[in-house]
Amino acid sequence: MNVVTRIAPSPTGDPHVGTAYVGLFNYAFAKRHGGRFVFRLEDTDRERYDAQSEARLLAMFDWLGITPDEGPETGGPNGPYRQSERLDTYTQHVETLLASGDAYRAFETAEELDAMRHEQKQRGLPQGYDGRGRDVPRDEQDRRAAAGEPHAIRLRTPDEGETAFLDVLRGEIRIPNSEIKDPILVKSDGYPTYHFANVVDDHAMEVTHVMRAEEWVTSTPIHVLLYRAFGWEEPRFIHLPLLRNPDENKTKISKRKLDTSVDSYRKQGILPEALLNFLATMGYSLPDGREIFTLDDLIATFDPERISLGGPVFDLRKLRHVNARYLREELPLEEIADRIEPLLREAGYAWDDEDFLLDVVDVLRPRAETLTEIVDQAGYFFLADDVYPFDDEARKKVAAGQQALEDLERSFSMLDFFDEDAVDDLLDEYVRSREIKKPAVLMPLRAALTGTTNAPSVTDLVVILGRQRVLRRIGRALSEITSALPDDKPTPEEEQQAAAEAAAKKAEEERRAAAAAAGRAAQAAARAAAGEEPSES
RNA sequence: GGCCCCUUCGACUAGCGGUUAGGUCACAACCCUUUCAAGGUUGCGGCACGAGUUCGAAUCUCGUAGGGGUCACCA
Repeated sequence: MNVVTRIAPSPTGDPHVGTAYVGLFNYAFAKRHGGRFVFRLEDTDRERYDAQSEARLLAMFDWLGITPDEGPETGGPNGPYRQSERLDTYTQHVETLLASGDAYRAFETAEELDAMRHEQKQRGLPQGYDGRGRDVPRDEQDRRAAAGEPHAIRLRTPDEGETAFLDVLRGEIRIPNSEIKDPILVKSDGYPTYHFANVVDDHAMEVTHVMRAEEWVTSTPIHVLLYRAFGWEEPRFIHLPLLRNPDENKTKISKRKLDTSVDSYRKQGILPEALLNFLATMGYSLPDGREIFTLDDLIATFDPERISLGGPVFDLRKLRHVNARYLREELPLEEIADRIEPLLREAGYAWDDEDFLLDVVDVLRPRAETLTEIVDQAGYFFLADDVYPFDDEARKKVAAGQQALEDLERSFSMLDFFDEDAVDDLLDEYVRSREIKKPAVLMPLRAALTGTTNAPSVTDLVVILGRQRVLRRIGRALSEITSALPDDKPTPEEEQQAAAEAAAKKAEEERRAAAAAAGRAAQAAARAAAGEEPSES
């Protein structure tokens, strides 16, 4: 089967998860059948046009690994792929409709149409263009147009009967023609509307399957009427369920109620593989029931018939779960390390050798659901031994285990091999010789090394940090508590030291905040400019 | 409101006339354990309702209800 599908977003605002969703299915279907996937920019709305958007849209698909076979930057046999560059084509095609009488020039002003709608509403009449301009004689239309009077061009739709089309998933859908008002084909600014450009271009670009969101169902008869007017073969229509907000009624996904920006998810540390996988499970399932699968797995078996029609709720918890699976199971450690490296650098962290980074990521990734969560937890590994922060709980543990820490400081300094087995043996031996409970030793040590009580296994911490840093940290932790115990009156020296530490900590925090601010600022600026509309397809 | 579409656990879904209605997330308990996670085991929880077709309906038909979408010189 020769298959051509397309994604046809409009360049407005932030690249939308809905665009990624529809693009994914179109891509999978085309690839499944060895066909072509076209990217077409629907930039016919000059009001909302955003010059940044095209590049961001392409960057989004690039990040996701969905590569168009044809598009504005790739090129292709049926370009150009920006509608704003195809105006001649539309003009040419609308002429044939004008000539055949399927279209006519309509001269109502925006004000007049507003008044019409207002009256319809007041009198409880059906909403929509009432066809008042369709019977203006042809020669008058031509004369007024030639005189430069502004006007739109409308399609003449039948008044009676109904228009039917086949939706691959829903079967035949019939819409009464009375519901189809004469839609505008070409706006008074000379640009085509979606309905017109979409049909002309899908035909010109040899699109065989129009896979788009369900919100287009009711306007499909307009497109069908156009195909017929031109005498063109209709593509197959596949309307995908609409992604929904997690609100009570499951309304159509919107950025007011949910984060719909793909960039935003990327910045939150969501992996492209995970986002794709998650999106694919919105309305789709693999025949063998696997829920974690790659884009290639999807392509290998993709069958539109398996798409379910209930509107799937975009559930952030599930997305994060899928992401966590990729983080700790699906992708190799080196891959995760590569992806997290720039984030750590952005946070102002540095390290000497790659093995250290690998070790850190290895112990942290089962404890995080996103890349940024790893970064957030990684502070004590990268901050200097005298500045990583202590929380109250950690101070208490250190205080309670003061004796053990002093003992261990000595033991670690004399330990020959600083590997996992040696450290384990040392700790076990210490616990046994003192006849105390393991946690009574391990918790203070953990707290001392990290400044917190939630952290990886003590053995891992000790081995990763290494002897020198472990000793420094134990020493620092012991001095930390003397100033923090509520019952201890701090000496002037201790107060001085505490102040110095606080200053150091503050400086460190400011350094990190500054590093992170740049990224956040860019994100905020980009999002501020966004419009709401999800793209077509 | 007119028109169109949809309806299996709280969420995502499997199911396409005969199943104790299965899986995943979430939630709960237990196990493991060195805290936090991860991991393991178990549990909780569903065919919107009503007719009909059939020996037999989650599966087919109709109706009702509920939800969504759409009615622009936006896509």
